[in-house]
Amino acid sequence: MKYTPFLNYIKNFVDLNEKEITFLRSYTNYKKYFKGQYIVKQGEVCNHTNFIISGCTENFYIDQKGQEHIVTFAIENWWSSDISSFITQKRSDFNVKCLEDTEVIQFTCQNQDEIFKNIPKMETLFRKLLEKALVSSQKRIVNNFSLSAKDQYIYFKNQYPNIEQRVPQYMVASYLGITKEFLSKIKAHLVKNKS
Amino acid sequence: MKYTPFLNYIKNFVDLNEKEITFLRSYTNYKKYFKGQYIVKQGEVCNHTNFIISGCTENFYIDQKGQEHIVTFAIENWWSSDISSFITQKRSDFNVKCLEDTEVIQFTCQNQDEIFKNIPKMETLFRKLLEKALVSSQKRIVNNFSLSAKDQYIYFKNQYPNIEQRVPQYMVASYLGITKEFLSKIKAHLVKNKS
DNA sequence: TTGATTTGTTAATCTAGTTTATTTTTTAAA
DNA sequence: TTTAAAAAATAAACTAGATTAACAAATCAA
Repeated sequence: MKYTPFLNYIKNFVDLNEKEITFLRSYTNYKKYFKGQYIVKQGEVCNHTNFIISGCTENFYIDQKGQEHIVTFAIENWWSSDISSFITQKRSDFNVKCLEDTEVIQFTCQNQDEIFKNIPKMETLFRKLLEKALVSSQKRIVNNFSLSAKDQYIYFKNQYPNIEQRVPQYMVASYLGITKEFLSKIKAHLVKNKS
Repeated sequence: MKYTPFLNYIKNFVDLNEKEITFLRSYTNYKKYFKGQYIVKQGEVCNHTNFIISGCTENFYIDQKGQEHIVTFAIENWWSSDISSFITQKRSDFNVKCLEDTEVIQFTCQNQDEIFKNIPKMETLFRKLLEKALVSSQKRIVNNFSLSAKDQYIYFKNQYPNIEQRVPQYMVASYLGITKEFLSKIKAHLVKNKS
């Protein structure tokens, strides 16, 4: 069943009874997007949080100079949305775009509140997710401070070993905040020096 | 009373009745630190989240090259801790140090869980705080991508107008991830060109 | 009120990463 | 299987910001 990976994921954090599962299913929906489709568009309001069942998304924005910057990738068992737009219900500064065909479970803003009200364990789950997300966001700031572009690339490869094979190299460069030319230079250097 | 600023702050988000307030007070404590004192030390476990009633703290770490980097400042009505160490109860990668005499309300790990269990509204409050913290952390990553050091400095001044007067300039440079010499150059440039 | 420590400035030199331009390789459609 | 488009590599010239070093203010303890 389409919900299985999602329910398995939840089981890692909290135990839900049959009634709660039924409630959760009736207050969320399954949706399939195709490669290249946008889940959220810069300038529109992001009205759902998405749990990814399968596929891969990028969260990026275009700055004043017209340059694209990838803020995050997300794959199976991760969450993907523009949280800023979602919580404020204002226009999004980001795009969420599918890099592969992608299946998601969607929480809308209103339904999420209902879910939290009826299943407090779900709010605990979300609080814990947010804690983790904040930690990894701060870790990224720290790496930005202390690591050279080369070391940030190595860190990225170790932490997200699955992603590099699934997305083009210029997107990895964009995620790292460097040019594709420079990443190419770094990789050539790493190959030459075998580390 | 010492708790007043904290209770006023809470009132902005949720309404607590007398019983809940009493509970909250008995499960937290007030503490005063002096200028220069550490609330958390790199290498130790961070076992409380701190709500700042008065004063100012810096959250910084020392990297492999021995360089100090300030990750965040916090002042009255902000929260301050090493969230990563707090949630995992592992050794902290950061120091939290008082830049002024600082009064805080402290939540320990165990008590926080008790509070959430007994006053679910408090968990909602924390979830919302975490959402906001995540948004501003992501915003910082985005600024890092798109803004020059000069524009990041201008952004910092606009967003935290109170902090610049309270901390030395080299700490602002550290927060921005640039050298104090370069910040000095930026400021000289801004004065010369009147923006 | 002095001297010592902390903070801030200026300027020359240096480097990690960018820009621009050209070429090569890979991918995917027909 | 060919071909056009997308992605990756290479290289030279360039720039934002770092490093080093010397000096100038400001702060503060005694």
